[in-house]
Amino acid sequence: MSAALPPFPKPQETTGPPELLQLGTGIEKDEPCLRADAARNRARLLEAAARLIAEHGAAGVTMEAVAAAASVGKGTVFRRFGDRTGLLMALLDHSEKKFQAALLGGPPPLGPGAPPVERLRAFGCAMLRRCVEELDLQLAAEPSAERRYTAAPRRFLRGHVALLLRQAVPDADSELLSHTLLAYLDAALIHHLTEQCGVSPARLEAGWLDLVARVTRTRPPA
Amino acid sequence: MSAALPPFPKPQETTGPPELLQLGTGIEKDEPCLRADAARNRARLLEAAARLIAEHGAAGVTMEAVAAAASVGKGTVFRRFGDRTGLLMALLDHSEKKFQAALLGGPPPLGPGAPPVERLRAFGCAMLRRCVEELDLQLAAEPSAERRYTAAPRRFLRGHVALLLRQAVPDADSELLSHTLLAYLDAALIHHLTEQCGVSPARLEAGWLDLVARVTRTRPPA
DNA sequence: ATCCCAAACGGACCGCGGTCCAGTTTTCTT
DNA sequence: AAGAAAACTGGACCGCGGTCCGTTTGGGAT
Repeated sequence: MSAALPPFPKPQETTGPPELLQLGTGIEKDEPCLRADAARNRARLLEAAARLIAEHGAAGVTMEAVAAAASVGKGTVFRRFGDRTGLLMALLDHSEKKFQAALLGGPPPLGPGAPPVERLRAFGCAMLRRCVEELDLQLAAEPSAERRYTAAPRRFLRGHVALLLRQAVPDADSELLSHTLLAYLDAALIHHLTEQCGVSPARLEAGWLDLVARVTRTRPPA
Repeated sequence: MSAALPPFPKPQETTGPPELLQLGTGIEKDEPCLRADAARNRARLLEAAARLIAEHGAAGVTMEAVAAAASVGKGTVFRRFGDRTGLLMALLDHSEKKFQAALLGGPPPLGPGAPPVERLRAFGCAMLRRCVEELDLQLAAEPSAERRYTAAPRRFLRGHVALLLRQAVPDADSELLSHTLLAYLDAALIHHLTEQCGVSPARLEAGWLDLVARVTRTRPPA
């Protein structure tokens, strides 16, 4: 019903490279050669959106407002980014890619080279920090319940955790377990705990380390 | 900004008894004495909504449609249930209360009387079954990211898990851990895993038992 | 029986996300 | 250089969630 026909010629790969960085294969699809004017408008839109967020918070970012601020038609915004979530995710894309790169090729313990459990610990702490930085944006960019688990960034992170988990606890159902671990790092949860329950970041980190220890049946560090 | 003034005289306790069953205190606020016509319309609306869901699925339940089907003004729907989520949650309320009752006073291992870890296991399996039954409704009733963790039913479930957890693993941060456990039982996740990844219910249950075992550092049953 | 007012009502109204399509611009082909 | 297909554009348009406010009504007080 909702996926009947693409509203536009292409539903458009939403946030730039959609499948990018498929776990190890360095293949990037790169921008699929947008037309000159399209590329220019895309940049304008992203810049306008960022400005609006800075000024009025993520809630004030209306598709119409972004279009107007970029001196562009409303239809253009949707053509380029698919929907509001797509636009917001595109704004997160840069930091997302940097994070992915750090996971795949950065220095240990985040990147390869450290033992898996240690990488898991580092992963969670890094996620927590990143999440706190961009909290409102991450919150606003959350897709609807049906798409939440199929969004590209999420899939990547889950794959990564599942991989580490497979190494650390080969006897477990790492696919299911990875969902559980990732849920602890959910933006909405972090938001709730820090803003509404007064839980300190330190406690969150401790909670993550403890969780990893329990799940992998190892002893907590230090 | 969004919580400035209640849109209506009362934001209205959304889904009937809001705080009901505060962990052990048998206090129920009961309906705060709705006027006769209000009560009648409330019933009509719930019935109409249920019918619409049965006919067109949860997605087809428009506030306007519900109002029309109940021969009632649109404003009335919002006055009574606050917003769309409120209406949907009200539809789940009955099953919700039954479940709460089973947890608080039902026979073991779900209710009191069994050791905490065993109750946790039973809790998860029961949740999984209940979730599968009402999947689409649960999915549609999911509140926005900001309110997801403050909704009354969620709070109750979390409190329950935290309680069991405190008994089973007194040395852990049971508040944080309870969020993690509950996340495994999230409707959107269950939906994703079963519908889109072809994960069988049996595997989900096994995953839960394993998760409980790891988190409580006990051995898996059987 | 009558009065009175808080509570409830209902539908006009608004803003936003999302769609559509007629017209314009770019780029490819020959 | 010219023509045509493909890609892109913009703004009118739609439906829905949510709000507002003038009107009606139930039910306690007298």
